[in-house]
Amino acid sequence: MYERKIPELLDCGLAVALKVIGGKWKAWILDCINRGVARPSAIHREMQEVAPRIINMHLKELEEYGILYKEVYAESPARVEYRFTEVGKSLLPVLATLETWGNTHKEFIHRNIEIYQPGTCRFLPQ
Amino acid sequence: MYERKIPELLDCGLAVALKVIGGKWKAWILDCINRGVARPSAIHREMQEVAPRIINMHLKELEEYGILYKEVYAESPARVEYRFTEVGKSLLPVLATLETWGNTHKEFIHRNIEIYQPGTCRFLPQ
DNA sequence: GCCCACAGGGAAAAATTTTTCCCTGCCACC
DNA sequence: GGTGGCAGGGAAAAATTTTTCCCTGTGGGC
Repeated sequence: MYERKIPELLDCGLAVALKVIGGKWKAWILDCINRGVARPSAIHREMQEVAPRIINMHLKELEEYGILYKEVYAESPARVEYRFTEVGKSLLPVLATLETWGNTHKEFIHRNIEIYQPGTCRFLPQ
Repeated sequence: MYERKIPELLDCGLAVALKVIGGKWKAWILDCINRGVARPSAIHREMQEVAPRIINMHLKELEEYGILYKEVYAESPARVEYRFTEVGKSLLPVLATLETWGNTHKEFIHRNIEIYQPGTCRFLPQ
């Protein structure tokens, strides 16, 4: 386990929210589970681009925060499904808000990045 | 300048939104500007914990995305103020949503992190 | 026995972000 | 001339996150 050297500032609600959803692949994982893709192997199949190890780490982190919980069926070999806790469910509309904002403005942002010249004032149409 | 080796996936609105707000101190910076703390030196004074260099980098990044723009007064020495663009303003309610969610659930999340035992099913009251 | 799918994690490397240190230049004040 | 506030950035170090590689164990099918 990695041990932080600089303590985190987590008083602020925004900082907490960003810690929870901020991992590189967490949003995609949450979207999978929201669509019913709940088993680790199924998530791995959907997210070919991402190594299973990483997905497992994110799942564990989300479980640790209480966003997801693990349903472990007493079969052999054990079958596992991840589900949202109530707090996890409350996160979904927040993610939808972010997604909507991003989709609305992504062309604007991409265009700005392309044409950016430090110091130049640019007023692109939104 | 750092040059990425792995290309970013920025089709998804959520990914774009997280790229824009995801830096370590960006939310705080945006909050400063929202409260009228607009000059670099004023932001530096408010954010004692953070090295000026970092704040400058975040400011530049937000300017590059078109979230902020720079008003440079033709004085000498030049006076600079950062302001929100229209797109930047549209981000504020989104940040407020995140902040509210985080404040509502941060105790829950902190408690979960403390008591977390892998594999243990826990159903804390929200 | 061998190979497959399944769930999972340790250790180290690589990539990325954050931080520190120190530099530029402008002007004002004493 | 020295000191201070202002705006800003290069280079390297440190911290953190992501990734790769390889390992554990279970059971099923052939």
